Amino acid sequence: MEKVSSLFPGFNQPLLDEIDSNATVQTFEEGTVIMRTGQYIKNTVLVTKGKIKVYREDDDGGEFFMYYLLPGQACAISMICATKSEQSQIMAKVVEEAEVVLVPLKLMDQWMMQHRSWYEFVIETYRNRFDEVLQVIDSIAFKAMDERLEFYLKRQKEVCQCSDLKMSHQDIATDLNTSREVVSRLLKKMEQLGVLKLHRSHIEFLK
Amino acid sequence: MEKVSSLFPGFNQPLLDEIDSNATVQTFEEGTVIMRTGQYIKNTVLVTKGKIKVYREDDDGGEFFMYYLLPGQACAISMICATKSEQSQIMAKVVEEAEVVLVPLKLMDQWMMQHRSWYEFVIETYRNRFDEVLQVIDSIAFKAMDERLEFYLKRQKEVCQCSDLKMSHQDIATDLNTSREVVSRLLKKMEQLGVLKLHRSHIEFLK
DNA sequence: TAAGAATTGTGATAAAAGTTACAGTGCAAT
DNA sequence: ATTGCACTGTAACTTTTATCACAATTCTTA
Repeated sequence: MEKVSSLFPGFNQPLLDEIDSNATVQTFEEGTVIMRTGQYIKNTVLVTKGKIKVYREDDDGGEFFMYYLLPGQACAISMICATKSEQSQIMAKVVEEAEVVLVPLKLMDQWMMQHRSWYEFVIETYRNRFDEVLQVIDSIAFKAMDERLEFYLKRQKEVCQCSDLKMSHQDIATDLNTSREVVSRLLKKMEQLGVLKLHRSHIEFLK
Repeated sequence: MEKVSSLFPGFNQPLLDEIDSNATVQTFEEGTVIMRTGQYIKNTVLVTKGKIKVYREDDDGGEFFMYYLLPGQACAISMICATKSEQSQIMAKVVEEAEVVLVPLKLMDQWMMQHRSWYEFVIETYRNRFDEVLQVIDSIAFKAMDERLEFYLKRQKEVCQCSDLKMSHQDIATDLNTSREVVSRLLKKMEQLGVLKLHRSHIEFLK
C-alpha cells in the first residue's frame, strides 16, 4: 500500500493501516464500466492508477460527461451514496487502465469519527467535486456550444497533461450530449483560428 | 431555540445547547441578498423560517436558479466553503421573510467530531444537495426549454405547497436564464393544454 | 490488396431559441 | 379618472443547434 500513502499524503499511519487491513484492491481495463446508474453502492472508491470518467445518464441512453476521477482522488458520489447504501446516480467508465482501492461503506462513518485525516479528505473531496459540478452547470446554463467545447477541451488537456487528445469527434459529441456534426464544425473553426490541429481520432493543441 | 429543536429533530440536546450558546439568529426581509458570489463565508447557515433561493451567477449578470433553502435545511455551500473559509460560489436571495441561525465556521469541524447528530445532518445535507444539483444538470444537459420549464414549475409547486405561483414571466425567465418571450410562449402552450391558467404575475396550476 | 468500417467534411434543411418591435391590458398612484 | 408603468401576447426575423444526406479519407482486417 505504499501507493496509497504517496497518492494520499494526508492519510496518517493509523488510517493507512486500517485501509491495509480492510480495503481491497481491484484493477479494471480500459472500457470497463465500473459503476452503473441505479446500481447499489457498497464501497467507497479511491483511485490509485488510471483515468475514470464520470457521467450522468438520461432515460434515452444520453450521456453527459461530468468529471474525471484520477489517482489520489475519490468518488464523492460513492461517499455520499455510501452513507445510506443508496443507488448510484452516475455512471463511471474506465478510460485508462485503472486500479482502485475499495473501502467497505460501513467503515466510512466510523473512520470519519476516528481519523481526522480521513474526515479532512472526505470533506475536501466533497468541496472539490461540488465546485467542479458548479462549473459544469455554468458551462451548460450560460454558454453556447462553442464555449462549452472550449471548456471541455481545456479540462481534457489539464487531465492528460499533454497537447494531444486521442478522441474522435463522435466521442466528444457524446460527452457533451450534442451531435458529431456540430463538434466537427466547431473544431474546424478552431483549427482555422490556429488553436489546434485536427488529425484522425486525435486533436493536437497548439495554444 | 425551541424552533431549532423542532425543525432539526435529529439534533440532540448537547448539540442544541452548543447552538444556543454559540450561534446568532438573524432575520432578513424579502428581497435581501444574504450571500453574494465571491463573498467570504464566515458562517454556516441554518434556516428556521422563510424561503431563500440559491443562484449561480455568470460574469455578465446572468442568474441561474439552483435550489431553495427552506426551514429545517442548511446551505451545503456555506458548509463546504466554511471548511476553508473560502469564497462563496453562489448568490442567495430571500424570497419570503427569513430567519436564519448562523454558526461560526470554526465550530463546524469541532462539532463534526463531537456531535454525531451534527455529523449526520451535514452528510445528509451534502447528499441531498448533490442529488438536487445532479437533477438540475439533467434538466439543462438533456432537456429542451419546454421540459426545463415544466421541471422548474414542478419544483416551485413543491416548495409553495399550493397551486399558485406568484411570479411574472420575466422572473421565471431570469431564473432559467432565458428570455421572457420564450417563457410566455411556452406558458401559453401549457395553458392551452389545460395544465395551468395564466393571470397577471400569477400562475394557477390546474394539474 | 481489396473490402469494409470508422472517421471526417460539408451542404441543405429543419427546429428551437433568442431578439426586436410593438400593441394591448391591468394595476397603482397621484 | 387619468397617467404611467409593469406585465403579457404575438408577429417577424435572426441565430444557433440539430438532423439528414452523402462524399471523401483513413484505418483495419480478412
